[in-house]
Amino acid sequence: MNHAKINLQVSIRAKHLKVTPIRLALLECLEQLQKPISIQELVELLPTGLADQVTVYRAMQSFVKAGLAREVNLRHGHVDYESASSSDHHHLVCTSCGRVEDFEECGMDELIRDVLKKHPEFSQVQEHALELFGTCKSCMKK
Amino acid sequence: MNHAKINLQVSIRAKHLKVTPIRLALLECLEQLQKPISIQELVELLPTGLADQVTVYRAMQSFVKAGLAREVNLRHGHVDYESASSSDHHHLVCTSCGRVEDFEECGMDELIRDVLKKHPEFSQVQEHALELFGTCKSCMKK
DNA sequence: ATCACTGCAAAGTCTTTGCAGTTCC
DNA sequence: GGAACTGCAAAGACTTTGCAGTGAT
Repeated sequence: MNHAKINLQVSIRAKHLKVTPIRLALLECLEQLQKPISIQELVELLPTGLADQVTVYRAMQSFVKAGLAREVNLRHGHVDYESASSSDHHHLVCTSCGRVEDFEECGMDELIRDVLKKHPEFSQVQEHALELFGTCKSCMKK
Repeated sequence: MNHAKINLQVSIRAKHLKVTPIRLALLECLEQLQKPISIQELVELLPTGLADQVTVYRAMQSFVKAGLAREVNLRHGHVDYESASSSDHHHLVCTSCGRVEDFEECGMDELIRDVLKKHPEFSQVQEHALELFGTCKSCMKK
C-alpha cells in the first residue's frame, strides 16, 4: 500500500465513513483525474465488476455530504463529480462538442460578501458554482 | 390584446418561431415571474388543460435555442427556466429548504476575458452560470 | 399549401429505494 | 456484534422520441 492510498484512507476515515476497496478506488480516481467525471465513467474506470452502479451513486452521495467530492453540472444531461481537494475550481465548457477545460481563482469572495450584505435572509454561502459556456476553436471552424 | 402581449408576439416572431396561445402564455409567465420555474410548475400555472407537458418541454427548448429563455440549474433535481430578458442574472439558493433569491451584476466580464486569454483553445464565451449555495436564516436556526 | 406546432403514448436516461447479505471497526 | 456498506431488482423522476392530427403564415 503506497503513500497516496494511505492518505486517502485517512481522508475517508476522518469523515466517519468506512474505508472499503470501492471507496478507496473511487476516491483515487477522482484525485488522479482532477476533472469532472460521470457515474457511468467511474463504473467503467474501476476494475470490471468491482462495483455496482448503485454503489457508486451511494458512494458519491456520501462523499459529497462529507465534503470529499463536489457535484458539477456541465449541462451534459447528468451530474459529474470531482475531487473537492482543490477549491475554487471552475470549468470552461464547449457547448458544441462538450470539451471541458479548467480554471482556478474566480475571485468570488468579494462578490459573495456583497451579496450576503444585500440579502439579509441568508446567513452564509458554503459553495458557489461557476461555469463558462462557449465555443472552442475547432468547433468554431465548422 | 394589451401592450405586453403584443411585445411578446413580436419577440417570438422575431426569432422565426410561430406565435401560438401556448407560447404566448408561457413567455408571459416567464416575464411576469422573473424567477426560475420548472416545467411541472409551468404546466400547472397555465389554464388547466391548455398545454401538455411535452409541449412545454418543446416550447422551452425552442425558447432556449432562440435566446428567449435560459436554463438554470439550482440542484433541485430538474432544470428550471427563466426569461432571458434580464441578463447577468444569478441565484442564491438555500441548500436546506430550496429557497431562491436573485442577484444581478456579478462583474464577470473581466474574469471571462482573462480566462479566454489563458485558454487559447477557446474562441468565445457566450454564457456563464453562477449560483451561490448556502443556508438561509430560518434554516440556520434548526 | 406548407411547415411548424401539438397531443398522446411510449420509450429512454439518470437516479433513488427496498431488502437481504456482507464487510468494516 | 452492530452499524455501515453492497448488490440486485425494482421503481421513480425527468426528459425525449414517434407519429398522426391541427394550426399559423
